Amino acid sequence: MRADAQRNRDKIVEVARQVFREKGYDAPLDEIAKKAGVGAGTLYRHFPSRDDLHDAVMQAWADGVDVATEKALAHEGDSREVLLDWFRTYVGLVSSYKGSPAKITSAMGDPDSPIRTKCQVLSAANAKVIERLGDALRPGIEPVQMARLIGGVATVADTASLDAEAVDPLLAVVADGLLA
Amino acid sequence: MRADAQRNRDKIVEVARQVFREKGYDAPLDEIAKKAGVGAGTLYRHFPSRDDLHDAVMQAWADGVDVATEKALAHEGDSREVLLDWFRTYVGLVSSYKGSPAKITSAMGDPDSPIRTKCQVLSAANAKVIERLGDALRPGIEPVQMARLIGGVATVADTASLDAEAVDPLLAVVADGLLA
DNA sequence: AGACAATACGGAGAGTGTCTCCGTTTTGCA
DNA sequence: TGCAAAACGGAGACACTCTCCGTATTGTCT
Repeated sequence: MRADAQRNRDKIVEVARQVFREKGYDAPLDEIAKKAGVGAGTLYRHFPSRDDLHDAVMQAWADGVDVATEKALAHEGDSREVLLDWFRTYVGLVSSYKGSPAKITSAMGDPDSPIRTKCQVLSAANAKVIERLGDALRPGIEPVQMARLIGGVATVADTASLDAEAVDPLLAVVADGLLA
Repeated sequence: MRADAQRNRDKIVEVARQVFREKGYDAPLDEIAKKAGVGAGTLYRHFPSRDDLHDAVMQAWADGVDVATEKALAHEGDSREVLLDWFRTYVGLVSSYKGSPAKITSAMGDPDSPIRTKCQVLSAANAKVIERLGDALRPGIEPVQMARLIGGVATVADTASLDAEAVDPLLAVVADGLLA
């Protein structure tokens, strides 16, 4: 990749991260281009779709997922505690900006999604949690199912602007359901 | 209301119902206006926002909710059966078109939402179910919490185009969590 | 019936966002 | 240094939302 191309790409991703966080996933792409000091054409050449840009933006985020998983797994306590702790972490991770819980959750399980890379990280994290809890969990739970349950809660929390206090009881219900 | 106004209003709602179903909640309003044979101004005068139109479209739908509730409550069987039956019904009701689960679920609990009328019907239905199940349910469950849990599942199912087979296990987890 | 407010209509057009096309500029290699 | 390939960038075509206001329709009063 040519040096100027790389430079522009990096700049776009950096600006996009910030704009997405401020204005949500629906922020105008032209605005991102302008703030990055490039033309619209340049942005669209690097990232043909919004999701492609989103994927690039979430690169750093994906690393954080691993760290967070380790932390939740290191947590000493009974299964319910571990599960709840992970769920809270998960909701936090997946709610990077307005609209992201829905995007990430629906991309999960779609083999053609441009942001699939990042979803696999989450899937892997869920798999680890499932493995750690072992027999305490109801049998036959798949990582993607866990992702959908918690992703659903996170999506509702996102679109309805719920605070942690309102979300926690919902997570508790799901946790108990999974431990049943 | 003047006769021509009533005529146009009815026509718009009729067309909107059909277009929403075909193209989802995001369908262009101008297209609805055109298909209804009215100008854009007329549509926007009758329904200042998309949600206002959505609300009108869901009028008939709201009646169906009552019927469905009665049916689910009449269901003989253990609590789990009743709950699961109601959840399946709920998901069906709330998924009238692409985007509607998210809309309806987030409107629930927002006192200023234009589609609040319709959400109250669902809230009332949930309250009835909760009452019917009584002590079998975990204590302190609010209708709106139930709406958020199932609405979350429905939203994920909607955006990820899941079929009933994939949704059912998720509902089972939530049901067991609520019965815990 | 005829006339006159009041009410409603409708579409042009301004504002905003998406995405492409292509003439111009930059880069890297020989 | 020169030149072809690669990348740029912004004008503009297209799409959707929403408003404004001149025109048409309706209901009422005589």
